[in-house]
Amino acid sequence: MKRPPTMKDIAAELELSVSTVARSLADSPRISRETRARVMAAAERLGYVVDLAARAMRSGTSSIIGLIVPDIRNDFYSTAAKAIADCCQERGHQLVLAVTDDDPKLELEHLRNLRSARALGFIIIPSVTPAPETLRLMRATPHVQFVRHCAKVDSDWFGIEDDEAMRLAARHLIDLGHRRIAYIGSTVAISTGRDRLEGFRRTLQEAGIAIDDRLVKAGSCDTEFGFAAMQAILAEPQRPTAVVTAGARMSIGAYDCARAAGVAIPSELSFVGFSDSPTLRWCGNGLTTIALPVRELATASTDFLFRKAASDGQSERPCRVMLKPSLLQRGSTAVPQRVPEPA
Amino acid sequence: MKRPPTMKDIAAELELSVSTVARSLADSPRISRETRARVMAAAERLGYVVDLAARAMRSGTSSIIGLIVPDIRNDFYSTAAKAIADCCQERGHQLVLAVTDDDPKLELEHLRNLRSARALGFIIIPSVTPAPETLRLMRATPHVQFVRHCAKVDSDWFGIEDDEAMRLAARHLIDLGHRRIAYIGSTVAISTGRDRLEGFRRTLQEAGIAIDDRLVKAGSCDTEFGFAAMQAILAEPQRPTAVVTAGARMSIGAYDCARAAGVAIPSELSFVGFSDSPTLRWCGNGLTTIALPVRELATASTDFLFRKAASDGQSERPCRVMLKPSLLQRGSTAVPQRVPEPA
DNA sequence: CTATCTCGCGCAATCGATTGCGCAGATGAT
DNA sequence: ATCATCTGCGCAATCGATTGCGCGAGATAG
Repeated sequence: MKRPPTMKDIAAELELSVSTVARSLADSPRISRETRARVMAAAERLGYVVDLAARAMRSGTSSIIGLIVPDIRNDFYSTAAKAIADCCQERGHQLVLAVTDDDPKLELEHLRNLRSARALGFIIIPSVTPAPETLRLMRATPHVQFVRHCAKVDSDWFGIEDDEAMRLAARHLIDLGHRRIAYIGSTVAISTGRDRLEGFRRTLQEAGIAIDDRLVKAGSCDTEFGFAAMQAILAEPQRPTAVVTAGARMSIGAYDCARAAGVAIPSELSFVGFSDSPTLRWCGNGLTTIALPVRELATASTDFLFRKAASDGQSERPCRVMLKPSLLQRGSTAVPQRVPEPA
Repeated sequence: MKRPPTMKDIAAELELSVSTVARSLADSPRISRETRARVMAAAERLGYVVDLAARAMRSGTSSIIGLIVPDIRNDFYSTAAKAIADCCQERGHQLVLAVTDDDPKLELEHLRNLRSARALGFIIIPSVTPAPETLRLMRATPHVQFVRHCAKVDSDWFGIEDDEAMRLAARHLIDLGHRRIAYIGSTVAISTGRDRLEGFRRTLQEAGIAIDDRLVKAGSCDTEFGFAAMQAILAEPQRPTAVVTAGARMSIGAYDCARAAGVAIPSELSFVGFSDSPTLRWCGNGLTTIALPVRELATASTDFLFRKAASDGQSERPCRVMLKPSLLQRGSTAVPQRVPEPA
């Protein structure tokens, strides 16, 4: 447990001043080749590594990047985390993982922590109802809103074209001949929930299909809600021939429920899942799903954050990048077997 | 982007010395109630938070805990990460996520980074072949080996009873009547791979079943290998009636392959998966799988690491905690349809 | 032969929190 | 009345890296 060596140790070893050591390591031009070489060699030999705390103190900011996610077990977020971690690693930054469970209190605490650590910036999937102080802290630090968007903070936002996602799903089902389509999504309190539902609604309207509000379920975005929503939908006297889901977790729950209820997919019910993960290829004959460009989005937002932090956070108008989702057609959707009711 | 306020700002505001502010915030007894209250109020009002960099510098160590994992997208590790993140949050530590992709170079780089950050300690799932310097750095910092165990570093190890895991799987299949059982696992270069295979072998031996080495596949622990291994197994002239897998990723690949090949599960082939995740309940009639006490293990190891770091890393003999896996019986295993060959 | 540069390096201050030591004033004990 | 305590607070040093300034020596120009 002895402390790592410092510049002072190198300086003592070579009978140089600490300044010279510092400048050598920083590759300053005002140092002779020979001295630099000797310093480098000694640093290597002693196993010197800079003390990031000291550097952070001097510079006023650390090299820490925060990642504030509601749930790291969610495949969507862990995929994003991987991409973000890669970016950080490439540029020698530390990635601090903060999991909120969508709890505003935890979110705030993590934000305070990152501020305490003088983080360079952070990438946040904002919780549904951020605390007032959370908003204040967000405004005080360079950051990027990821996927979800909290309109109360007018900052940069990297998201998915959520309406387009549901448009794809709905269009696919309509093209197959479905007319009675249910929707299971997350609460409209979240921007993504709102936009997805909107995309669904509009696509049906454009196709001249009336929307039965009893088939539209929007609630919390966990597996349990998905299960319950599907249960309610299956209990409808006039069942839909297809369901679209607008969230990865609830998609799992809904599918689970349908299977447990013995509903045949896709013959009795076409099912469009949300987000993609290796395991989703398995479900039945594979799950038709809306795939999101997670990696690309994560990489883009991290790059952006670095640029922003480097430029001292001076971006004029907030940047807004929306990537397009795509439809992965697999075995859980098909032409409806029951003849759709006449309008 | 203005800097957060410091103790100096509070001191100036109240016309006190910085020392008094520091002691007030640290709840030192040598400060009057009134002064303390005033300081607290001012700190709150100004939005003061300690500068962790400065504190780290003073104390010689930061409050950072490193988590070095091969793959954060793996459900096993992300579940562990969640539990570890919770522990860190509770105690006000920062969790730095380092993803190695099982690459010794990245592993070393992350270890250097953590050293640079003067991390309090770290939890590591060691890569297959750690670099020599990696071993040196491990010995120099308090840490816990998680799940996998690198014998070259004689440190504390929190793992799974890997042999027991495969014993459960094999026993289950044997009890169902299977006699020709294939094994798809990770390389024996990793401790867990070795132990799992050993557990499998011994259980079959104890049941008096001869092991056909052509049905034993041990390789890299990714999805692709699982797929390839299953392919090879299905190509055997005398197919097995059951397969056990000894790794989450390869389990997915293997299952995927079997399904793609049109093998009926469990009628043609009983399949025991590895590790558990919400999505695994879906596969066909659900996947019989070996569940690991990830959360418990992660929590225990994090707690241990904190205690160890607090006691200055002075633990006499390395601690070794092994938790027991369990069998989750679902729909992918059944009594074999083909009559087993006579021995 | 001197004034001016440049090169290579050292001095010292700085970032913010923490802590041993010391210094007043108040209280208590003798 | 006098000294020992105790209370409440300030001074100053420290942790390690970084950087503006300056200094001496050698090189170049005038």
